[in-house]
Amino acid sequence: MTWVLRIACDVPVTVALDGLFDYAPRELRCDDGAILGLTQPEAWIGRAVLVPFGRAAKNKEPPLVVGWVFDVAECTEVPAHKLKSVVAVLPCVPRADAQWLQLMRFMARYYQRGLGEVALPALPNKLRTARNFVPAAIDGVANGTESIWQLKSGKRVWQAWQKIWQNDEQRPAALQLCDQLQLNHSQQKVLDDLLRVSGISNTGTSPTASQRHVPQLLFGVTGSGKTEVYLQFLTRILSEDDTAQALILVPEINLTPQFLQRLNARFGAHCVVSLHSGLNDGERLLAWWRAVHGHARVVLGTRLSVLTMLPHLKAIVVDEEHDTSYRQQDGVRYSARDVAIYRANQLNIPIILGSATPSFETWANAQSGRYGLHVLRERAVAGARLPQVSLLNTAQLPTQNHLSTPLITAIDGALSRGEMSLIFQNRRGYAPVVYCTHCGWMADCTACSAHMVYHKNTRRLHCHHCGVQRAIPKQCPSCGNGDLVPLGQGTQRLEEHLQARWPQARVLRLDADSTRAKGALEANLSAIAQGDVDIVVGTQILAKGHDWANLTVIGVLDVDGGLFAQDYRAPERLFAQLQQVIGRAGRGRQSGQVLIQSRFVEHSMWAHLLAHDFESFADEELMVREQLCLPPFGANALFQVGADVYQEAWTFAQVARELALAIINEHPEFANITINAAVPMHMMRVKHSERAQVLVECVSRARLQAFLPLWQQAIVAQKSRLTWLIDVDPVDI
DNA sequence: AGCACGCCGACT
DNA sequence: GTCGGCGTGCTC
Repeated sequence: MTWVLRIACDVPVTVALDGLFDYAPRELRCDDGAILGLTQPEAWIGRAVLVPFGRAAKNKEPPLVVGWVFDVAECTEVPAHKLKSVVAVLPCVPRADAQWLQLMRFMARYYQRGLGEVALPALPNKLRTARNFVPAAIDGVANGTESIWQLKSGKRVWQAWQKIWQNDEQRPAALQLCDQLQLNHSQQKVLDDLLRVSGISNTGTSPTASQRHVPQLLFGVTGSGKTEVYLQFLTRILSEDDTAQALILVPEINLTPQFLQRLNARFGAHCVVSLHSGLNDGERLLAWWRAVHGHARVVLGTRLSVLTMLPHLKAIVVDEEHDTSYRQQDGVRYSARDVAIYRANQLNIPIILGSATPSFETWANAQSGRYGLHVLRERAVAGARLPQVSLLNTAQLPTQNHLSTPLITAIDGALSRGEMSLIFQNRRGYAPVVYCTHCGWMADCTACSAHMVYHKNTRRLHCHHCGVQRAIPKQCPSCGNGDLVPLGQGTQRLEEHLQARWPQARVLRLDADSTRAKGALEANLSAIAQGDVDIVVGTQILAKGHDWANLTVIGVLDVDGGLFAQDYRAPERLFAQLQQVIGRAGRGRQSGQVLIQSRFVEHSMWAHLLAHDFESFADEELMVREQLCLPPFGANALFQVGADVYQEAWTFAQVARELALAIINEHPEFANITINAAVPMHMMRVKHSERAQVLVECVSRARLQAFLPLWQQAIVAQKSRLTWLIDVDPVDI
């Protein structure tokens, strides 16, 4: 054997820095008919394969895992007795092209992870699990040297695969365009501009072809009709080339039902697939197949779908680009928006970022001219206005059960007119704290540094961080007193108060608890759409995407925490969230009224929010960020470590810090990198893990990127048994 | 991360 | 005597 395959396996960087393992090739047949052998190394690259990996159980062969061939090498340092052979080429998975492999390499390098950790989540669960594959018999005879394996699966899945494979379905699907709505003047202008910079337009001057990928920010107030602009833009792209595919990223599943219906109606349901966490494994597999084989022309998905192989990708839309759910928080901590921008650049295809409250990174790029900027200042429905927003100073106004008199009056008014009210309270459960009136004891989670939340429906205490539930103690565990009382208000308690205050009103609560069951969210949303609800109360689930013409009064409770949080991003997030909530009102012809209760009415953020003025808010905040060299003016990375006892975590964080300082000492080019002290994490303890962190800052992203691999390598060399990671561009500090 | 191997305390 | 506790090392 003269050469080997370099295969990405799903292992953390502490096992192998690049995640690549060497295997011997052998003659194998693929399900697309190709034969891979010993003579053409390059033909292997991009194939998903089954390989033996890890320690064998007693008297058994090592288990098989799914891997991805990323490279071939002339020789290997692995001793011959350890080198194993590839078992089979994975069926039902197309060969990855060079650009997709490059995308995975970029992500692994940028986010400091192994290639397998990055690339394998791109496969649907069913195809990532080696146990789901079995050796196939060929014409009734067991397979020989050219081992062929097939997907062991339910009949339906197998039939669906056969159908896709035998080309029964039209490939690629032909668009069935339906009537478009009319665009208003400003929408039309934005569309024309987007088409021009993308080189699609037949009028006006085209930009140089190489600039097509420059991200275009579509900054439009809520209800300004951004979606219709995306749809018409994509219609043009997809009509230019009858194999072209488009990828639309949305923050969360909540948005997809309506968005999906709209796409189905516009392009024809057979052209569209959606990929989101609400699908079961079988559904996801089918949708994924249609996407990766180029059948589907429009792929609507949440963050994970940015990794999907799309053979004819010609445009990307990132809706609500500022949304924090684009950020993957476990496993590889990537930003789907940033990966999408890289992908567009790599393929030189247009990418539109849409938002009413862009992230400060995107906004700064649009201001500096690095991104294109397109603005929609007015609501699309003729006569619809942004609602009137006012502040209610609850430091002075009297309140009944957290509701101030003006808010009560406004709700009364809406009820009498037969209009809907919405009360935003971003906290689940009944009461966020249960405490002892006698000694002040509070019910805390034993696994996390957090109070437990009382839920009335279960009559138990819940921890919102680890999910643990406990009964409420009969008496105070500390002093034995019987007076344990719920303190503060969550959505359940608010719902109770509202129903008590307006017994005749139909009150609906919408939060993660009331929508957990499959179909519950849809049922509730349709109740609202049919006018069966007078007052809707809930968390941020209410904030996104909904279009309720009859909603005219919005109350916002208990948001002051966001004004003074230690995280410098908190005001940015709060502003975006409130802007979203506010945007739900007055979308029809009736005007809307928003009442925000705050004890700190003189805080500078409120003036910007009341004026619906994102721009002045962003400019002011960005000025502060620039002075302090905070993102987007500087780049950050965060080392995090967890242990059973805090001292252990802190000690290792301190070790990591020393290693970083040593690297900086040795390499003068890293002199402008700042290594902060090892400190406890914001949520110090989660699920019994006590956590510490070290923040690294640098004005130059490129410099930080050059530094991180050296640091990572030095930390790995410590061979610590603690769990740790480096979070690049962290969002929670 | 898993998982097996290895070397010390309480049981039929 | 051995069942099993979790420390340590390895995965091409």
